[in-house]
Amino acid sequence: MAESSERARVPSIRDVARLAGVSHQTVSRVLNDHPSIRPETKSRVLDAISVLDYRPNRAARALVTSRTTNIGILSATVGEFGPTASIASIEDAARAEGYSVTTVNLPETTPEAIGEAIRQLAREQVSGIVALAPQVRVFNVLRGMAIGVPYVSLQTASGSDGVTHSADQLTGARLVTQHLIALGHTEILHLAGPQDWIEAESRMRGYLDAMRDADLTTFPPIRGDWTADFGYFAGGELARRRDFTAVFAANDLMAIGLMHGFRDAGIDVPRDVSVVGFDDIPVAAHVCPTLTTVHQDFTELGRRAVAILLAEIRGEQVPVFGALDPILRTRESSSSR
Amino acid sequence: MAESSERARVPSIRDVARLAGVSHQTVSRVLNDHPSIRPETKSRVLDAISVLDYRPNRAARALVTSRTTNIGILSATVGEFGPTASIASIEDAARAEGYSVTTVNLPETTPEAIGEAIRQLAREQVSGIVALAPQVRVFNVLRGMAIGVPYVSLQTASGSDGVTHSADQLTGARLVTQHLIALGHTEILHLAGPQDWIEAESRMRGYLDAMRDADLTTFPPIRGDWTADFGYFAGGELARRRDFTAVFAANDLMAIGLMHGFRDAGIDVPRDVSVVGFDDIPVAAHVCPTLTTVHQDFTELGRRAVAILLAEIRGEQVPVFGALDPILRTRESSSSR
DNA sequence: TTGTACGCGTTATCAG
DNA sequence: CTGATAACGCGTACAA
Repeated sequence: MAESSERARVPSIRDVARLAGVSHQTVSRVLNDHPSIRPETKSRVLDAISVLDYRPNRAARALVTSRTTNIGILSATVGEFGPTASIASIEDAARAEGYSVTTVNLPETTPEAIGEAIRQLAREQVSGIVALAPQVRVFNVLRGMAIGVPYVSLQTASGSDGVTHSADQLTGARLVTQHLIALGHTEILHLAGPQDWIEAESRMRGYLDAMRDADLTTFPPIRGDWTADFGYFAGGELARRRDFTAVFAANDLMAIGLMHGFRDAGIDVPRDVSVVGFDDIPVAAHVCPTLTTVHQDFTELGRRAVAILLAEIRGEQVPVFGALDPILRTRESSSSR
Repeated sequence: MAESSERARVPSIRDVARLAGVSHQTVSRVLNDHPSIRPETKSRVLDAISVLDYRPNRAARALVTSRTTNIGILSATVGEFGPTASIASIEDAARAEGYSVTTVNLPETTPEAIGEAIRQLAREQVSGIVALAPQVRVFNVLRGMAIGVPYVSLQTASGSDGVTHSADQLTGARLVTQHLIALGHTEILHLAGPQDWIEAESRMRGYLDAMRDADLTTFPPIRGDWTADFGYFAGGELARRRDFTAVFAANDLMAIGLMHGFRDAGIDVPRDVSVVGFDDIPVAAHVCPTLTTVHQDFTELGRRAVAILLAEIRGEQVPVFGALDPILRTRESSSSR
């Protein structure tokens, strides 16, 4: 019944050494490609390795070096589309480089919780951390904590201290706002994200900048919480005041909820009001009306984060990426005045 | 500049021993609550531990026990709503129990890729695996591989071999199909998921069962790929044949795409055709028309998976959970004939 | 270029 | 109940 569940003994470095007729030390050198090793010895060792299907024991290695080939992901997002996509691509990219990924979710963004999460990753002896820390608070705690290992912060304002990377939220927000302006709208509302979120700030600033550049007066942004439910609620509220002809919602989920709220209030999108979103989630192209939004390449973002982090870990030249270009996807939910 | 980046030496078990005036071995016993230890010795050790803020070194522990407090997640899903939600809750539940979580994505579901992923987790010496392996193939490979550590397979047909757990897809599918029947529909189509997916099969069988029970003739299901884009495509195709009055799409994304396709083809939902989905993704309540669907508690599913897995790991009594009740959410996209 | 000795921090085994 | 002592698998320092 359990004939196949017994684990065969895993070959160790000494088994390889014995088979190759060298000392375990020589094998170790081959493993870490030490410069001084005779090619012919090396190939003998490599043969032995592949014959035995030998894999270095990571625990032993971690014990002696007090460092692992793990990277940690610190995620303060509940399961939003963007971060989720990035996490998957981080995992893929890391694995391709021989690193595994340990994820820690942040249940709440108190300094204590953040500290605890970082301590946990430290105990795991991760050799680097990718933080998906969209909230200002988290980012600050992170920066202040002096973790002891390199880290990259994703989805935060770019340029803050050289270890962050993100798509260019500000440009994206300008783009989509300018799109509305070009359509002839002058009274444009912004349904923003939560106060504490860095991206929410960037998108709001993009909106404000675009409006100012066009000499349009701005309305005080409405603070949302990223959810479609809030968008719906806001739609109902906004239906009472009709002093606008377009709304830029800080993400697609809110935009979709908003359109629903408008619909229930008898406001037709885009005839009465144009709506645009941000993120280009998979349903954006299929809701009714289809949603004009800003596309971001979250996958590429994750890949870059890993590239940056691994360079730091290995002490190599850290690659410098330009901001990721956001792309405007024009669809039915916005139309000219 | 780097005054805080130097890492203080971490206290080891011997430091604790010295401070407590015992041997490091005794400390180890306290740590693993060995039965035979004098209470007064124990408390002295515990004091020392808290004074030094000592934490056991996981690498050292893993080295000697060849086992870790990590659990692995094997994910063969691209980023769908359900699995993603489950993964997050698995992570939370595991962390609450002192376990960390390492995730491996499966880029493709070939036996080789699956084997490679499992080998990687084995190298990490995870003490258990939660597989989100919705594809039949993956599940079979998994079962055949004799991993050597306990594993739980999520989102698969329940009851197959005692190590799987899932919401009751079949019941959910019956529920929603019966809902359509109760509304007076008799010509009901099913837009199914990919052939290889276990959940797709369950949902399809639920549909077939409900139809049979009502003595209605079924149509051959259409095979989709879970995406909204496919749903849209299918909508366009189906618009040509009008031999049905309702469609049960195997997930919300396809349902939403389908409604879009119908819309573009001039078919009104729900006046001309009723559409229902499955999953209750966050936008389901806000698309137009709002989508009747089946709600599943993915979070609870994740929690249960961890409970089962940890019980197996610890050799405790494995809890037996009843199937998770799916809940019908009736909304505007379905209406009576 | 290669080998030997030692230590990393912990648990297991066997005395006492 | 407690303490030596020996592993665990690997990397580093030093010797050859």
